[in-house]
Amino acid sequence: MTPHDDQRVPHPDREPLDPIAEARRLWIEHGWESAADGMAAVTSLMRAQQIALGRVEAVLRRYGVTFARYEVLMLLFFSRAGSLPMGRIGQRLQVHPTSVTNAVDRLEAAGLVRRSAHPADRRAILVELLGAGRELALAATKDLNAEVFEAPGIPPSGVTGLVGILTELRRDAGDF
Amino acid sequence: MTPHDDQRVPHPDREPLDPIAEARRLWIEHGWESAADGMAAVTSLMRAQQIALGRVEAVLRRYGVTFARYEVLMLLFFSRAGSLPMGRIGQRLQVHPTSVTNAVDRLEAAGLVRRSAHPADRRAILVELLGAGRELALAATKDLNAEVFEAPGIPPSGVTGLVGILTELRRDAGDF
DNA sequence: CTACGATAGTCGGACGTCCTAGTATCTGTT
DNA sequence: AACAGATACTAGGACGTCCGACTATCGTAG
Repeated sequence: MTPHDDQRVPHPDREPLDPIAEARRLWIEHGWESAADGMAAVTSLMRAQQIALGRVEAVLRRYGVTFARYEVLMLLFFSRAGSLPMGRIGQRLQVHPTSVTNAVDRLEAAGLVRRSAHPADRRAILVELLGAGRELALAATKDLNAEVFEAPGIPPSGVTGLVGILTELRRDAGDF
Repeated sequence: MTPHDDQRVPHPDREPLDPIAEARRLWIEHGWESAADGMAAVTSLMRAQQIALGRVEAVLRRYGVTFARYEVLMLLFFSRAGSLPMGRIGQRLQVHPTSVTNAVDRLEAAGLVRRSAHPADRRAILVELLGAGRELALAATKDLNAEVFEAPGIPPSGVTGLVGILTELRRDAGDF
C-alpha cells in the first residue's frame, strides 16, 4: 500500500448514494428539470412498493399465502355474509378478473374458501370463507399488525402524509 | 319516480367509497387502531404503484419495451462508457440478478443492447448500449416526461413530500 | 317472445419478480 | 501453489398481473 495508491481513494466505497436522487440529478443535467421530480416520485413509488410487499410477504409466507390471497381473505372476513361474488372482489381490490380467478383457485385448493352458486344470477359465482380461512386471516393479521403495520419504517406523521398524498393520486386516477 | 322511491337513495350507486379508507375504518372497528394507519399506508403504496406503472407502461408500449427494460436502457444511457456489467445494473436497480438476465435477454433480442466480455473479469458480462437503444431511450424519455412525469396527478408540493417520505422508507430498508 | 348487447367468469399466453440450484471464475489463505 | 470461500451469471420453476378471446347467462328493446 504505497502513498501513490492512496491517491485514488477520493470515493471510498462508491455506493452509499441514493440511486433515485442520482437519477434526479442526471435528469436535471440533461435539461429535463420539469420532469425530474415526477420521475423521482414514480421511481420511488416502485421501489417503496417492492420493499413494503417484501416485508408483508415475509410474514405471510408462514401461513402459505401471498398478499393478493390475503387481501381476498380479509375482504370476505369483513363481508357480512362471509361470501362475495368474484366480480365484487375484483372491484374492491382493483384488479383484473383473471387475477381474482387465480387467487380464488389457490385459496380453494388450500381449503380456505369455497366456490358456490349465486342464488339469483347463474353467471356469477360466490366465494365463501371457510373456517380455516377465517382463522388464518385472523392469525396472519395479528402478525402483520405487529411486525409490519405498526412499524412501517417511517414516522407517524409521514404515514398520514403518505396516505393523504396517495389518496389524491388514486382519486385522480378514478379509483373512487 | 315517486317520492317513495326517493327515500331509498341515501347511497345511490354504493361504490364511490374509497376502499382503503373503508379498510382503515374496519381495522379500527376490530380494535387494531395502532396498525390501521400502517395498513392504509402499505395498501395505498400497492395501489399507487399499480396506477403509476400502468401509466408509464401505456407510453412505453409504443416502443415495445417495459419499464424494467427502460430502466436498464437509461442506466446505460447515463453511464460514461455506455456499458455496465450485469451485476452493477442489478445493484443500481435493486432487483434480483435473474431479473437483469431476463431484461437483458429481451433487450438484446430487440437489438437495443449487446452482451460483451468484461476485459478484466471473465465471470462478468458487459452490457453495451447500441445506437438503436440510445435513440429509443431518448425518444421514450421525451414522451414519458411529457405525458407522465410532468403531470403525475398530484400537486407539486405533494410530489416533493412523497419523495421525501419514501426516501426515508428506502433508507430505513437499507437501500443506501 | 325473440334477438342483441352487456355482464360474469375462465382459459391461454406474455411478462417481471423472486427463489433455489448450478457452473465458472476470482481471491485471499495457508 | 493449492484450496476454500466469495462472486458473476444462468437455468428452471412458482406466482401475480395484465391482455385478448371465448362461453354462458342476463336484460331489454322491438
